[in-house]
Amino acid sequence: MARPRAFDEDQVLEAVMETFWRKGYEGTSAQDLVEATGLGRGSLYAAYASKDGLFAQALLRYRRRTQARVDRLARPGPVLDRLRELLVDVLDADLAAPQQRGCLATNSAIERAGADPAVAEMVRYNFTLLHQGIEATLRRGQATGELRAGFDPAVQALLMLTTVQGLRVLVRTARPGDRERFLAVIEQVLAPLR
Amino acid sequence: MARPRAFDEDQVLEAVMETFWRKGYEGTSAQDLVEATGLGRGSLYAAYASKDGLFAQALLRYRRRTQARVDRLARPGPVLDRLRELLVDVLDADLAAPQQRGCLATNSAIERAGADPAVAEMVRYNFTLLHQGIEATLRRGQATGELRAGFDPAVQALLMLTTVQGLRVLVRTARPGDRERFLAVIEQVLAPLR
DNA sequence: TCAATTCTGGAATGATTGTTCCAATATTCT
DNA sequence: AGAATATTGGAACAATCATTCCAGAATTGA
Repeated sequence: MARPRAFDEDQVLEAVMETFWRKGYEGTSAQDLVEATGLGRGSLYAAYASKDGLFAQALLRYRRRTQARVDRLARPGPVLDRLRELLVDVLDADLAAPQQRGCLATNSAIERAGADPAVAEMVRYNFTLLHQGIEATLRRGQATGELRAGFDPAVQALLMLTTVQGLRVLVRTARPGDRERFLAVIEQVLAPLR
Repeated sequence: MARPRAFDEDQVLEAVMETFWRKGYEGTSAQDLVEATGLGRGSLYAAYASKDGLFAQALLRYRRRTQARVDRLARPGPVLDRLRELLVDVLDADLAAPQQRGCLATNSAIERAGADPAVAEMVRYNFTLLHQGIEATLRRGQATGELRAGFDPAVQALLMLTTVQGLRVLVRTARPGDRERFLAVIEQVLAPLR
């Protein structure tokens, strides 16, 4: 070890993630990453080997965001409110995001999972995180009697995950005013739980 | 008019659609399209102006498939069976497709709608076709008494569309054996209708 | 202080990108 | 048959792609 890296890795990877998120995998060039991070090409490749390596780092970083979302499900209060919060937060984040960048996991599932098994694996894990978080929350609600006992938590959790992903697709072509219609869908998904 | 085109337009556009479907917009190069169609670059560009022009044709062609799906909803028999057929057909088509190419409209919504308003418009129309077809079918079921009268057909139709799109995302990272879990989700979406 | 070592960042590489051009060819109309 | 016109397909284009290279700068341990 003769010389420490001059850049803040956290900051660089954040910029990398943002860029891939906004422009997609194919839509992001090495030049884009150089400009976003402020690093030289050599530094970027010395540290992360390739575009795929950088993309993997971006997905890893995105996973932390997903985990944070899941953690919020455990906060106190009615579980139904927590679940609604999750769905509405995702919807509003997507609607508000510049250029409607959506969800990096969703985007990667569509754009890259078929071509790169490593990406498919990471995206699947991201989905699993959400699924298990929701399922655990549903079980908790059933245990306390807040939610009906009659449904299968695993199936309902997968339905909710499916709904989240579906909303993230539809929002990409949504018009102003569509928010109300999506909110109704969310209520429809939550209704059978109680 | 001095010389007719030597190629079968239908055949060429089918190849173009297949290529964009399998590889995505950014992932498809002019060279890919030349090889897929067997045409020369000049012929391709003379007939369709640009890559965007070719992509638009692919989306137009895909719309016909969507319309065919919607038309099948009108076939005789219990409406619930028709709706289940639609969902299961989509699921199985996606699971069986080589490389899990998914749905061209879904893929385009994610990959291209944000960057090209014309694509967003065409994809939105595709979604609208499905939505209206499902809604009409739900109304029909309510009118004949096959389905409960208590739900809002527009909201339920949007929920079903959301579910379809969500499934198409999740299938991209699905493993063999996941089919059963997705089938359970489909039943869960259909359950409140009767 | 002086190797040894690592990082830095821009120049350079060969391949590929979408698109244009054009000479040769085929067809229709008179 | 002979203009007129459109199609054809491959060569050529500049731009951009991901990646490699390397000379100089910076830091460490001795």
